[in-house]
Amino acid sequence: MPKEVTLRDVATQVGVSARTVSRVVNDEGGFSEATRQRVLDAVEELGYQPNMLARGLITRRSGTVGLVGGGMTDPFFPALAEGIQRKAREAGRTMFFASTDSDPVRQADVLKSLWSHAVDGVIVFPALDTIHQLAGYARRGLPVVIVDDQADAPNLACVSFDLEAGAAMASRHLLDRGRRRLGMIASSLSPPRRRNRERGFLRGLRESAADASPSEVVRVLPTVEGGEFGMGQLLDRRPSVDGVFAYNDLVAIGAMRAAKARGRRVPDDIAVVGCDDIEMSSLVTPALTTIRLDRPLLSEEVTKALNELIDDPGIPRDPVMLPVELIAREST
Amino acid sequence: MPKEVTLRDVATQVGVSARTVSRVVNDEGGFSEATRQRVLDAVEELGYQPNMLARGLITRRSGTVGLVGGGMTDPFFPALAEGIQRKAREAGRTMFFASTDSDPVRQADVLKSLWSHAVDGVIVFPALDTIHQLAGYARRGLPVVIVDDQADAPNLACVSFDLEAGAAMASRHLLDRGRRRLGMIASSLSPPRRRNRERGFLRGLRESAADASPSEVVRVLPTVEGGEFGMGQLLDRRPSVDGVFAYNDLVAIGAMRAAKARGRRVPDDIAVVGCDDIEMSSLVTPALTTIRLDRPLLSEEVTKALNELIDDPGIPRDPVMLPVELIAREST
DNA sequence: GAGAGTTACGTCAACGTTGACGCCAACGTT
DNA sequence: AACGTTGGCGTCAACGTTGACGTAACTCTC
Repeated sequence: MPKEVTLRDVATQVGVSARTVSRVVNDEGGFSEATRQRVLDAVEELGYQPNMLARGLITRRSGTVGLVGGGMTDPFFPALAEGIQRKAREAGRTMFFASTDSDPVRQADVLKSLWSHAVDGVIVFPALDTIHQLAGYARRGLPVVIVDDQADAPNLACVSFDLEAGAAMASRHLLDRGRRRLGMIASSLSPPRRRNRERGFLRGLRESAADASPSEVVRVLPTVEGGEFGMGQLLDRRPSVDGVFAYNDLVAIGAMRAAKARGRRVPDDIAVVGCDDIEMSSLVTPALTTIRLDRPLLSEEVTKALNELIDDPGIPRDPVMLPVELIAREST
Repeated sequence: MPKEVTLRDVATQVGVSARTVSRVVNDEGGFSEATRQRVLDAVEELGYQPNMLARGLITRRSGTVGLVGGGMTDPFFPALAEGIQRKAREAGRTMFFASTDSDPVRQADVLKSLWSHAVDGVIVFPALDTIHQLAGYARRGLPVVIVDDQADAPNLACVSFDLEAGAAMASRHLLDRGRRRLGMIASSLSPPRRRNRERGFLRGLRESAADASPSEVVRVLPTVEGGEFGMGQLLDRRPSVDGVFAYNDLVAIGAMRAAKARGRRVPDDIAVVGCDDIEMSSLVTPALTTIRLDRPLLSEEVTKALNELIDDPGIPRDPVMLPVELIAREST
């Protein structure tokens, strides 16, 4: 390496001390307009870039945030990651991305590594039941924002979609369309505490239709293949099923495929409602009715919460609950 | 923050110098088995984690790599990013992710920021014509791996898919299926030098069918909407078109939608071939025939190249060209 | 015109780690 | 017994930056 340009290089070129250059670069004040110009010119000329490692070592702010998620295989996540990254950039931070494959052990690894790199904070889509782990980091002083789960600790904020309400919308919508033998394909990766989709689905059912027959719930991996498998199970257990709410859009798409493969028409024989509203959902045939989760809004809220935690640690934060919306398309 | 655990903390606990702890942690040798054990125990007990900023400041290795891509909106990218991240982790590095929206200015910003953070290397999907910029960083000592473009500089490696061959396969495949009035929907974001899909498409045409009528090429943004628009243009310019090769699968899916909207059946009236083989392509109806780009292979090659550049700077590297494959499904 | 405040700098140490080097005891060699 | 070698450590400085503090010149106040 040809060597980096440092504060000192700029300083000697201008004929001031490094400290003054630092002051100008960080706009701390305490310098004259004339030196400001000369310093800035020299910075430009030499191509000086502050060394974030050195800066972070002393300020304990590395200018980075970590995004810890299950993985990129679900298209819901990437667009969200990009939104968050954009917001982080606007706040002058660079994003570390790390996927955990929803594995608590890998999540622990990832967090250790991020901690090592002195990230200013992390946004986590927690794997299974890992809020204890996360609360631990928060107590050690790391600002943590948890998505779609709840925990209480200093330095910790929670942002969730109101999935229970969304699921209730889904079951009501299915009932409105005259379906009476409903089923749900849930995720096998959700611990009981986080089964709010299932709770909402059943609640919607109870509240709106006493005459609906008791509903069937199966649990599968939240993928297209999982959805295919789950729909198969549902049809085996109760062949007369005429309405299905799926954990997410991938599962719903798989479910529709399996239904078609078994000769059931969607929506005529079986109506399907998904959740997430990924791009693909409006492109498949029939276009999928789904519960839309507003990702730009989530990006916004999540980074807002993180920035507040970083800038003002110890600030008490109430959990944020984001509204969802039913988008009716052709599958119901 | 409650304070971090440092080498010194471990050292005083064990009763040795910080330097010795450092030696043990980095497994440099020069310590007895007994002290090794005691140090490791103390590390465990205190929960010591090396501070990568301090380490990076002196070793000039931060243990990070940057991934610079156009964006997450194209589903081709996320799965790739995940593969690369996994490989990076295996090499003990954490990944910075940054998207540029294919904007050279943002790309410049992003690279500045990554340089600031002293990344050990970057993997770049270059925006438009930015290889000069990239070669500049490479010359300044930053290992750079460029995907799908060519450049020659020290510290720089290139890995590409053989898109020209792939495009030639596509046109031959369309001709094999009896199509004679072909069109192509290309990307408006590719500078002339990188229009290898177009070159290959036309070459395949020339080589295989003198009797095919001259083909039409339109350029659009590489999105579903772009594909819809492009197919519209194609049908306007030459209503008899019976085979289309699209820049990527998103464009192809858009093209199929537009065709259907205009009352053309796919594949009966118009055959469509995409490129990338994203997951969605096998899920749409009709399932899309496409040129598969092997993303695990690309992840592998790209990280291999980067690791080699990092560990052995100045090593001369030949550009790597990865093979592609045609996957015939229902759209042709 | 003496004291107080302000402006525009400079000096020094520290952040946590590793590179370079030095030291001492134990050992092997002649 | 004198000598070189090696293993096992410690010391010190440096990486590039910023926090804390010092200081000289200048301005304001009564």
